[in-house]
Amino acid sequence: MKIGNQSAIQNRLLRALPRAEYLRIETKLQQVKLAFNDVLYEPGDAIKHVYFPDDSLVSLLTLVDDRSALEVGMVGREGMVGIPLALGIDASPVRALVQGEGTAMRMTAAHFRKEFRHSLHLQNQVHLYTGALMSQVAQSAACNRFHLVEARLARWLLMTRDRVGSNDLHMTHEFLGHMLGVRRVGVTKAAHALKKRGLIEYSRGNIVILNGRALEAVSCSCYQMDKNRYGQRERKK
Amino acid sequence: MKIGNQSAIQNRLLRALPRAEYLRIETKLQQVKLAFNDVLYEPGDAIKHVYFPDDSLVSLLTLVDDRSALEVGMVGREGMVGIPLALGIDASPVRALVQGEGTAMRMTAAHFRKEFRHSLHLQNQVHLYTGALMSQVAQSAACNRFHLVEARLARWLLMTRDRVGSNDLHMTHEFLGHMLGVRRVGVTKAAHALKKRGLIEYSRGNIVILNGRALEAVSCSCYQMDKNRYGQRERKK
DNA sequence: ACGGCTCTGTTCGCTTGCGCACATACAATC
DNA sequence: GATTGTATGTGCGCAAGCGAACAGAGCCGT
Repeated sequence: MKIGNQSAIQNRLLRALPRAEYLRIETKLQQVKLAFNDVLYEPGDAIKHVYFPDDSLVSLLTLVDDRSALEVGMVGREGMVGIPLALGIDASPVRALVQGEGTAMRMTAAHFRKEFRHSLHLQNQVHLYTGALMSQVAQSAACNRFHLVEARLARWLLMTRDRVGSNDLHMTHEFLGHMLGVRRVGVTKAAHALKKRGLIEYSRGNIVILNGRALEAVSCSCYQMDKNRYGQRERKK
Repeated sequence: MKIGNQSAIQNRLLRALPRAEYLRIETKLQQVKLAFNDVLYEPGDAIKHVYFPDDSLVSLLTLVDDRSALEVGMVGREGMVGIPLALGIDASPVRALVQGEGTAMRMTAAHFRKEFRHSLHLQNQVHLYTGALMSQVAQSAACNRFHLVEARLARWLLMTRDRVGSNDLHMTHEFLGHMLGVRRVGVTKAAHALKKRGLIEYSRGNIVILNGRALEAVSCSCYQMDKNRYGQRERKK
């Protein structure tokens, strides 16, 4: 299953490691394919593996009252899934759901704990990312409270595009409803409005961003915050 | 200003340290009084000090569109203010606002970085708390999205009571509005309903919880989650 | 005792989003 | 090409919360 060509490390967290560190860690990594709708952890589950997405995309969802869900974080190639392990916590507080099909590098919890202890560089990278993720979660809390569905939808599409690196996204309105914490109908209405203005196009589970620039104008300021957040991390590496 | 009697360490994070570790760290700590409405950091500010609350209470707020605010986390004696520093990040992503007057132990950023590097126990405690805080932020994101003002108000009063250890709270409806991300009028209506049922009493900036049990019944499940979360940390120490 | 200030109570019209229900498309399969 | 399943469009009545405005009520200083 490994395709390992080290000169093409896609995950930025891994790519930021010094070569020697990476080579040692690399022996514990396994490339896996993540399929749409896979659940990596449920809330309360022990974390068995950590994941460093390549071109895949994972959503972190808080579940509430056993029916509603809300995305509180989004992890792509800029991050890692399984942060609690790095904090000495064994169970995930959220559901981790594969939202964009693709590959990721995976490591067992035991290996991760060991490597993490031994590599200061890995610690630094993971800690920086943890901070960025917290900031993202806090931002999205406020966004979900104050902004209208249409703006949030626009933000979400843009953030997803930035992470998967493509204007073609694959998900239904129903799915988007779970991410944004609204009914499917609410998504349909908002998407329809965006479509009418020529910003996006969609049909039966495929969404295409036609005019990203204009979509940014519709989206709330939270999208800019997200760009800056990961822009900062880039520079820091 | 120091009143230091080490056998009465109030902050649980500090109290969980081995005696020897604590004694070394203690020399860098300074007891300060935090006054209601003090702002410890604004978003983007460099973090100059970290704070370990004793009986004070600090709210973490995300600001949005320069007008609205939303509380995303609450730090009392169970935690620390200034977590980003422990992750290698110098700036706070949120506003830290003193919400309950009292004392806290404070350390400069430089001292904290040094002590943190040298003390595995401190690292462990701070990391565990970081995980708990993330979980709290994620939970409150969902809560703010799905639950009604009345339930959220009840939750908020209970969480505050648990942290300050008193049924007498001091804040106006206006202030609560900023915490919950709603208008003052919304708070007044919800508070009025709770008062009518005999669960709380209030007047001009003073709120008294009369019947905590009944208030729990009104509050959403998120309050139970919070109790469990910090219950777990207690056991882990 | 008075005036001013802050806090709380109440109202009005409006928008967003909800829950429910059903109508229409498109896709895949046999 | 008829059937089935899934994805999207639309309508209805309703509730929560918004922005704005104003009225009363408690507290303070002079």
